[in-house]
Amino acid sequence: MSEPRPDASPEPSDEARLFTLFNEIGIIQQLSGTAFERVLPHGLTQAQFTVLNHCVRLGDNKTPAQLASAFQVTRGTLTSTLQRLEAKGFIEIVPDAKDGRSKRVLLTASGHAAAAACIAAAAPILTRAREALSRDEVERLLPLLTKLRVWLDENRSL
Amino acid sequence: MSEPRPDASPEPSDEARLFTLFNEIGIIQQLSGTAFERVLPHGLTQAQFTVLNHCVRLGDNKTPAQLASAFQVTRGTLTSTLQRLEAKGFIEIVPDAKDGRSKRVLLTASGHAAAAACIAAAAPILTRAREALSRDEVERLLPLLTKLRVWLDENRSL
DNA sequence: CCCATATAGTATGACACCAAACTATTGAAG
DNA sequence: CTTCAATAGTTTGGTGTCATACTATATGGG
Repeated sequence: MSEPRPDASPEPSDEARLFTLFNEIGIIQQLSGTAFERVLPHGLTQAQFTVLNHCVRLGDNKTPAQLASAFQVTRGTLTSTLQRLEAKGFIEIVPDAKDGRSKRVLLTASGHAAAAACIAAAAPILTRAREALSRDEVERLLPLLTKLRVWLDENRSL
Repeated sequence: MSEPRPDASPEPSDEARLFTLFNEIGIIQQLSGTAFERVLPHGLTQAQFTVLNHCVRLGDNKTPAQLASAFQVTRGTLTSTLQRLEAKGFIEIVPDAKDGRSKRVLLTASGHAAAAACIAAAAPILTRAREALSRDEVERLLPLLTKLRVWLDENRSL
């Protein structure tokens, strides 16, 4: 939950502007996330799609720990997402041959198809979202967001 | 959950860039949100702080429905957040005199103090976060994010 | 070889969130 | 005045997320 237009004091401090920035990001994430989820097939969620999409684009046969690290979530969070995906038949989780502690996540044919269906379902709303920002605005926004994301990632301890 | 650097195809479509943008926003929200929550006093959460902060800045005596609309969450979500805040003694929820269906949310003295404590607790990490982006970068980022947020808000149906 | 430490995965409990269903009250149309 | 649709708030069930604690397996140093 975040707050809109944290308003206009006469001359907001740098910290206040940053706070506003995080508020805006919170709302954007919430609105875009639920809009996206509403169109996904098979009752898939954003989290579940992210796993499928990762496997499609970057290959499967990763360990849960690798995936958790890639998505910046805890291993516990990923455990439950993987369990739901396995229940839907979209992935298979097998023991790692080399390391008795590890497992490997494999995309099934059905999971591959589901990922494609998600992308197809999302295309119309992404196209529609191009009304929101021009191509140029997106290109101005992205490097700054990436910079912020990288900083946060590197300063996770605080 | 979101994915980092959705990678580099030779020439990504506008839609793909937008998708990347939403991914970055998702990660930023997740990392900044948990960092913020870790420093909040009284076991307060981001959602709970947002309510207190709203009351401090924009006045209390709002209805839950008004707050839910301001924060872009469902009434059901707000119900539970308000219940937790009331249990902590930071707000009081009273019936509305005019409308038998409505209630009014009032900030207690203790709630006022808690909001101030949150802001004090957050100040160091906001100061630290100024390393992430220059003042100028924040000012370039904010209008674009606001534009995107407003568009999403106005196109909630899809 | 044994033990201390690190790592992988899991389980639990708490919170936020949504969607959908439900109750109670209001208000307007007939 | 009655009825019906809209609104306020709540409840339930499912998901994601974290923090914490737990088990099992590796690995490295005596």
